[in-house]
Amino acid sequence: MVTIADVARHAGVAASTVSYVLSGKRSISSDTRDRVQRSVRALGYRPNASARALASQRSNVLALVIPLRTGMHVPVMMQFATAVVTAARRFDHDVLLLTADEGPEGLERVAQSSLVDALVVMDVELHDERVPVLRELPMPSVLIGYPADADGLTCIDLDFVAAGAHCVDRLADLGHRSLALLGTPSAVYERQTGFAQRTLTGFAEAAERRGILGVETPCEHTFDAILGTVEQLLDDHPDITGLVVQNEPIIGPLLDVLRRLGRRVPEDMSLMAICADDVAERQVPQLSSVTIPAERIGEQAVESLIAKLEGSAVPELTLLPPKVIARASTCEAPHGDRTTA
Amino acid sequence: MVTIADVARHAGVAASTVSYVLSGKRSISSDTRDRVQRSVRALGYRPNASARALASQRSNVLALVIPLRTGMHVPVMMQFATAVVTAARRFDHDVLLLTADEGPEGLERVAQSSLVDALVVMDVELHDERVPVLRELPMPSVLIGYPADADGLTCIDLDFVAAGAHCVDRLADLGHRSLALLGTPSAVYERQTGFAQRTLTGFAEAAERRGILGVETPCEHTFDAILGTVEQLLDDHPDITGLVVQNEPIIGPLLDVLRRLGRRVPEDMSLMAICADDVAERQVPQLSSVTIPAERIGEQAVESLIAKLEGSAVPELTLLPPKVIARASTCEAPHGDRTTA
DNA sequence: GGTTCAAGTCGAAGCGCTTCGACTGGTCAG
DNA sequence: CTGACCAGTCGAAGCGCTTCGACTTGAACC
Repeated sequence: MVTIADVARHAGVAASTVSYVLSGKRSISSDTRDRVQRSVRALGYRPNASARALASQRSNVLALVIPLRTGMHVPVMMQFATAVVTAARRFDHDVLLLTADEGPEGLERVAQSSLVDALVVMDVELHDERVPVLRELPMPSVLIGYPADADGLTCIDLDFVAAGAHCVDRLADLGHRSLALLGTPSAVYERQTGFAQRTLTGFAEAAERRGILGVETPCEHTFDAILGTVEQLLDDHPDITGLVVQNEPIIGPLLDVLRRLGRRVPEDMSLMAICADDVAERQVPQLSSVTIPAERIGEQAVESLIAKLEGSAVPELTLLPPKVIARASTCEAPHGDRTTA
Repeated sequence: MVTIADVARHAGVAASTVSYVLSGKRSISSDTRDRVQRSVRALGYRPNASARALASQRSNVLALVIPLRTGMHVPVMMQFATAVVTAARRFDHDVLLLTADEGPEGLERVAQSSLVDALVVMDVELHDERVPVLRELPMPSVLIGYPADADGLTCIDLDFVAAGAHCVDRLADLGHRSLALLGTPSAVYERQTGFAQRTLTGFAEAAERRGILGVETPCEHTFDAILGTVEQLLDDHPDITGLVVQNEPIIGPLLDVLRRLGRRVPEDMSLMAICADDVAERQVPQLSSVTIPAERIGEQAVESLIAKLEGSAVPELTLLPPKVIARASTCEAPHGDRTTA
């Protein structure tokens, strides 16, 4: 391996000069700079990451903690992950991958051993045991999602309250008077995962504000569970004409279920999904949806983190506005329902 | 941050002694060992990763290169990734996440800067530009999948040839005489991704061996593409009674398509999928399938890598045997077809 | 009783880089 | 013409750890 000393010798300068050429932290004559850069290329020099980290107290590595549990939709997570990696590389950082099952201990480990400079934590729960740990850690972190007590943290998320509300508003505007929210598996609610909770809040508030019926139910991933849940729902509330779904994996089967139950989409039942665009577009009919801007969120997380590393202040909470896209799964409510208002 | 010197002082020994206690590389009296370990705990000492890496020439980090392209099924990748991380942690290593879009350059970067000790590369193509780079790199690597020329490399993969063949054999055993392989999007074949190619090979060879018809067609992900592909297929070969699918995202819509075309599964059309278990189980009917043991592959990759790091020899190619699971999507061929044999 | 040897410990020398202070000329204002 | 100052460069001192060689004991052996 070629070291900075080799480069220095080759270029006929001191090692520190090479370092300054590379970092730009002191002015260097263009003559010297060129000579050093030529030597760097000629020898194929790459600074040793460990030596650099040790000397500069910066590893240029971010930790990314991904969830590893039931009920999370995998492709969305992956979009986050790749967005984080891509954004990190733009800032000349790398990404260390941690799984959530390492728990709070894992965060301490990578932080206190200076393996990383900062952390991105995904899938934060309302009462997350990692949050107190993050607060104490001697380095910045960013949460994707947010806990009940976000004091002193930096959180980034889709505005799920707005997402839930937008779905209701959209359907209410079309004349629907009875809606249901088909949510994530109950395990996700029991963990009090923020996004599920908040969608529910937005949904309920909007329904109340619009003076319409809004019932909510979790839904597991198996076909039988979906069938059972929907049957029960339509039994209890036969007048429901609008469905909001926040549960990507059930979307396909759900359409089957509705078909089997003789409900045409959108003629008998309007459907709004909260999901990634490609999922919505892949269905028949294509689903009207509220998009989860995973790339943008991952990107924003890294940008905030880099800002914090550079000492800038960043807002405690950044909520990205949801985007509603009307496709083919929503239409006006059947006439009868228009009467009451 | 507390350093090894702090621990040494606290325990009343030399720093080198602390190091030897921690690494176990020299014998230490149990008395001293206990004292040091107590000091470590008392002070909350964590060795600095960079310093350790610099001194020992080992970062204890593995690079994981994940694909970031069209046509790959995301959840399977994620399973690989988490399996790799989990296995790496068992060997006290961490995982640096790279996306394939960094290309060969990215591999050189992390390797030559000693950021990592070894690499796991996923989604290897038959003629992969990263392969020559990996050969030259001064550190071990493991490929998941394998290229045309695997000389001097270490490759791990599901035995897709066997997977393709198993599907044919299973269906042939049930009396089917005309089969089709519904493959990945054509982009995947054009990249000559190994797994797609090899499944095809196994499928074709087995069909020939059994003396039955085996046609193959790629298939894009959109509903219309699936519908078009299947219609064309059944038009060209109306006698097809068995379908092999290697394309996870189309599985759900494909079932819709068959329904729409009036083909019942399995009565009119038997279906074997090459996919993850949970996907097969989620469908109606549940699909007979060949499982991709993603966890096992990821685990095996890490184990091989660690072995190489420790200087052991490992086989160039490890093929994991596919497992066939019969579920509800296959049955005997309709009678008429039994005649010829 | 001296020699060997292993076990247990220490000190010092790096690992390859960054960064600080100091030095050298040259430029410019007074 | 002198002092101040700046651009440009160098050398040395770490960063926190591992590891090598050397040293000290005490036990084992003839």
